[in-house]
Amino acid sequence: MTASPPDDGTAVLGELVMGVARTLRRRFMAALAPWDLSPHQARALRVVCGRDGVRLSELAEALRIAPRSATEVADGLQERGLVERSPDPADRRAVVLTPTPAGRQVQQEVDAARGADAGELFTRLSADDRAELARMLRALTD
Amino acid sequence: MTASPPDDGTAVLGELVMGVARTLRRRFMAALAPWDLSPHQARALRVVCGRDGVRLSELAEALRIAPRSATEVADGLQERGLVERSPDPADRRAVVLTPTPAGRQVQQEVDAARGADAGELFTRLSADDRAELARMLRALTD
DNA sequence: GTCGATGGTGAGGTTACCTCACGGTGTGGT
DNA sequence: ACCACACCGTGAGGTAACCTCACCATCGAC
Repeated sequence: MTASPPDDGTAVLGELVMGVARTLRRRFMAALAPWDLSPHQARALRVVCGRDGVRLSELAEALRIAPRSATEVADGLQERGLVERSPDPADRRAVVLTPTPAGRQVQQEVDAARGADAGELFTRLSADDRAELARMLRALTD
Repeated sequence: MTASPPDDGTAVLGELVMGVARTLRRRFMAALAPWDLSPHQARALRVVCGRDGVRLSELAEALRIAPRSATEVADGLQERGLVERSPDPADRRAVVLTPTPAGRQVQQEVDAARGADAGELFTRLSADDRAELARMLRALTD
């Protein structure tokens, strides 16, 4: 099984990636606090704002959760007045989620905050390094 | 607020890191399946095997969870016969966790599996790239 | 010794998932 | 036209992994 010799590097790289991801996650959650949104809710809001009129099943797939769970995420966003449920005109079984004006604005603000935060972290690297990093990470993205 | 102009790069980098982390996480969980361990349990086992005689409070700190929750993680590992609780000779309030032989072996196997898996992913990059990547990620680690 | 701080744990709650079952709705076969 | 069947969202109920709070045993300082 890839009984590679010393082969240093690869094992540590995994840890490093996970570490940076954790840092990002923590910072992201902190940046999210003012809106009282869970990371999943923020992600869902983003999906809804991204392509207008998202069915719950689509949302579930985008979030990689069971359809039943998407209902709950949608409930949370609806309670906060960020999205609206409306019947799909094309299929009366389905429900489409659309962002309210407030939802759209929150999404924009959250996105800006996230961007600013990521910027703050990644500016530790030079612009060249950032480009290199992006290239390598893209190569690793399945 | 940081109305940075085009400012390309930084925002995308966050997503990329999170994406690669998710890939790693998924692969890691898959590699872990044969032992029926949760990621947290694997992490805990690693901590216990790392430095012999770990107190539960130390474990909690290493795992960044509440002390109470460390008890449960330890319970899980003990049920599977991977660690043992014994009284700390130096402090009779404390409990130290030590790996059983089985625990030590499982940890070794899991580590090997994880290493092989990470290797498989990261060998998409050249050795030079891997070194560069490690350097940059280290710079980002708080 | 006494007393405040500390280590682990029982009790009970929260959150975010899950599966299963159900009613309303589209769809293809005959 | 009909009917069996697949599919949509959701109610009901369960689970895993966290949490806080309260408790007892023990430690360390005075």
